[in-house]
Order: sequence, then structure tokens, then C-alpha cells
Amino acid sequence: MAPANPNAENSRFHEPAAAPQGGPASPGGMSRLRVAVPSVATRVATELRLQIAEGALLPGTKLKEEALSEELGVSRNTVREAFAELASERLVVRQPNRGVFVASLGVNDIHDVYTVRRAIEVSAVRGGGSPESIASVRAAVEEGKRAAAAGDSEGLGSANQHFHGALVAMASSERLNTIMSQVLAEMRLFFHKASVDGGFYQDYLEENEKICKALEAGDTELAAERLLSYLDRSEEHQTAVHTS
Amino acid sequence: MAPANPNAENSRFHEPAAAPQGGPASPGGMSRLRVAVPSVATRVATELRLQIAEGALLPGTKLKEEALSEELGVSRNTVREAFAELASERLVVRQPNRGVFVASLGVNDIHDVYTVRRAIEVSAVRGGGSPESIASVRAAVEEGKRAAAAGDSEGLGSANQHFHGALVAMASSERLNTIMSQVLAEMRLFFHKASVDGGFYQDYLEENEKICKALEAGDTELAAERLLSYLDRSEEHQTAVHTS
DNA sequence: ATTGCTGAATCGTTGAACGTTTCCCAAGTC
DNA sequence: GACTTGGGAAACGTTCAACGATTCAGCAAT
Repeated sequence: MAPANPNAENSRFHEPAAAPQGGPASPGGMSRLRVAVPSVATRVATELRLQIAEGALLPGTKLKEEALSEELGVSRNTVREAFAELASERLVVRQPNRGVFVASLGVNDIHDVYTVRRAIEVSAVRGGGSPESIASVRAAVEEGKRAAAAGDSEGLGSANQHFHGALVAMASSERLNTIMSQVLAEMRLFFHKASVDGGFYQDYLEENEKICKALEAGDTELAAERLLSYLDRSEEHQTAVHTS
Repeated sequence: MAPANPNAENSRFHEPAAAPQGGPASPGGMSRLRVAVPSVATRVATELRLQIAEGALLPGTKLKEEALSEELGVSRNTVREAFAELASERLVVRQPNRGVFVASLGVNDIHDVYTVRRAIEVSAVRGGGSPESIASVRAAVEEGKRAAAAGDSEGLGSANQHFHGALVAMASSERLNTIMSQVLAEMRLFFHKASVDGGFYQDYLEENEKICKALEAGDTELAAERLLSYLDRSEEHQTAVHTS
């Protein structure tokens, strides 16, 4: 029965979130829009995912369920469900009877992730895409240019992820998209350590431009070829950074 | 009510279950061997996965958590965790406040699944593989031949899945393998409806042989080409079967 | 230094409870 | 008769409290 919940510093997970989007009901054509409020477990998962992505939770960190449940103001079981979600995305690893830890990737994992990327991205590019999907690839390229001009290395990395996400979106495959977003989430895990090497960024920015141009010209094979070589170089770069 | 569970075998999930535990991921690059007994939730998940795979639970069937918890002798929370696992594999879908249902795929899903397969399998084949990995591809081909000779259409389908699993195993990528096994699990969802067309099976059996031969000859490009055309035809076949 | 034990900290799982959402069906209205 | 309205029952989402099991760290004994 709703105890006072003293330390309600983080009770944002319980609010009914009854934000009446759209305010007054529009008369007439009321579409059956799903107002699906994500379950509490899902919200906890997204919160954790975010913290992991922005480096607030470093790889290897142990996540104690009781501590988290208290801190977030949810029950231990709910935290547990959130963990299950994150574990399925490989963002955390479960060690039986020991706890869950933020995943920390080794060089072999890096290679593995790039193997997946080569498979998915190249395939999507080879298949070509609709003009709109190519347009959003272009958008990501421009986003990168702006970030570079502004010297925003954070936004540069973000733009790059958008670029590659847009590439697989060309295939307009629900499953391929979710796989790719998980892979990108995994990459953020070791991006934090990758010191932003300006030279490399400049390099891939040009490469993205070339790939995009090839796509706009309809030469998917050339685009795929360039993408592949980029991925190889990128893997090499990441591997080098993480071998010490 | 669709297929009430025929076998009321109330299997106890608390007994031993000396099943091997693959790899306890390596948060440190170290692979310490663990004799971990799969958690109860995991065992429940595998049980349900199995029943779905063999058609005991048909697509669309509602899985009530209380009923299952009682039937399997575990708590509702545990069943819930198992559901989370299966949901992450797309074998069941969760409808908020309504329950979980065995996933039922539509034609669009079929296309989507094949899109993933084209990406992953072709990429793996293009990359080539070690002699041992090619040997297990050969093994799957022979397995298919034996099943065909014995008129075992069940085993034939199984062998075909082994074949394609072996193809992506060539890339020796942990992530690619798990993705593939999930995709294959999804395919079993609509394989039950696919009336076993003997002619088609004979067809793909020969195709597998050709692909395998190309691999053994080291001509990965030819193998990839044939695989791609097979996947296209297979998708066409499945789509045809499921449009009625 | 190694071995073995004990205790605290956590995890895994259970069982029960309560609020909410959905769904079904009967009653009521136009 | 078709449509809406209003219970209620059924099932889900979430919480809470508890107990056994496992792990780990520290300390005593060999």
C-alpha cells in the first residue's frame, strides 16, 4: 500500500506517465493508437542500457540486484527481469550465483562483432535500397560533417553509428535492424576506451562520403567493396587500440 | 483450445541435470571452466523451446503463466523469466496485460527471416572455412542422404538445418552462430505447416551436395552463388506454401 | 604456506498478495 | 434487433518477505 517511500529520489519508474499526449481528444477520426506504456522492467533496462552506453557503468562493474532495486525504487524481481533483457543483448553477463556484470569485451569479441557487421552491413548494401533509405544514409553523412566542423567528437561517433545503422536499414528488415542495433550497442562498450584519433575520424568521414556517393549512383557493388575495406581497417584500428 | 499438452509428464525441474555449459563468457579473457547447472528458468525455457520446435505447441497458442507454473512445478516468477528468454528469441510474443503467445509468422516474417539468412550464410560461405568446418558441412550432407534413403522426412529437415548451421559455423563466430540458431528455431515455427514436398527435398539435397563440393574445391564464390540461389528458391517455396 | 572452517553477502526460487487491464456476458437503451 | 453499458472473473504486472544454496573473504589449525 504505497508506503511513504521516503527516499523517493528515483520514483520516476512508477509515475503513471499519464501524459495525455495530444491534449484534448481530437474529435472524429480517433485512431486506435497504442499507448503502450513500457513495462517497468523495460524502463529499468533502458535506463541501465543508457548508463552503460554513456560510460557511467564501466565494463566489469558488478550490478547487485538488491542495491539497484533500492536505488531505482523497484522490486528485486523487476531488476532481475531487466537483467534478463540486457543479458540477451550481451550488454551484461550473468555468472550463476555470483551476479551480473557489465560485459567487457576482449580482442576476440572485437573480431566477432566485426564479423557480424561485415555479414549484415555488406549484405544490406549489396541489396540496394529505396531512394528514401539512401537519403537517410546521406543525412547521416551530413550529420557527421557538421559534427566534424563543430569539433564535436562525441557527435562524430554518434553520426557514424547512425550512418551504419542507416546502411542496414536499407534492407528494411526488422530482424536485421534489431541485430544491428544490438551490435552497435556492444560497440559502445569499447568505444569509450578508443581515444578519439582525429586522423582516423577524418579518414572514415571521407570514406562514408564515398560509400554514400556510390549508393546514390546506384553502384551497390562499389559501395559494398568500400564498406568492406572500411570495416577491415576499422577492426584493425580498434584491435590495435585494445591490445596493450 | 488448441493442443492441450498431450503428455502431462510433469517433469520435475529440480532434479540433477548434468548438462554441459557452453562458455561462461569471459569478462577477463579467461575461460574458467565451470560446472554450472543451468538455472531452473533456463531449463523451463529449453523445455518450452523443445515443445515449440516439435510442434507440440502450435503458433498462436496462449501460454498462461499460472497454468504452466503449476504444471511444471515451478513458481510463476520462474516461468516469467523463461518467457523473457524465449521472447528475446522471438519464439513467443508478449502482449502487455494479455499474456504470451507462441509466435506465429506471416509471409512478411518469412521474407525477413530469409533476408537474415542471406546475409549471414552467404557471408560465412564467402569467408571460407577451415578443413574441419568444411568436413562438418560434408557430414551434414551425408546425414541428409541417409535420411533420404531411409525415407525419414523428419530427419531430412533436421539434416538440412544442420547443413545450414554448419555453413555459418565456418565463420567460427560465436555471435553469428547464436543468431543463426535463433533463426533456425524460428524457421521450425512454420516448417510444420510446410507439407513435405518430396520433389523439393530431392532438389535441395542435390543443391547441398553441389555447394559442399564447391567448398571442398575451395571455390567459395561458386558456393556462395549457389547458396544464394537456393535461399531464393526456398523462400519462394515457403512463401507459396504459406499463402493460401 | 596450505588446508579447512565459519560467517556474511548475494543469488535463485518460492509463495502470496494487491492493483490493473482485458475480456466476456448479461442487462439496458434507442 | 443492434449497439452501448456495466459488472465480474480471469490473468497479468509488480511488490514484498522469506529460505535454501553458493560464493567469497578471513582466520584458525595443521
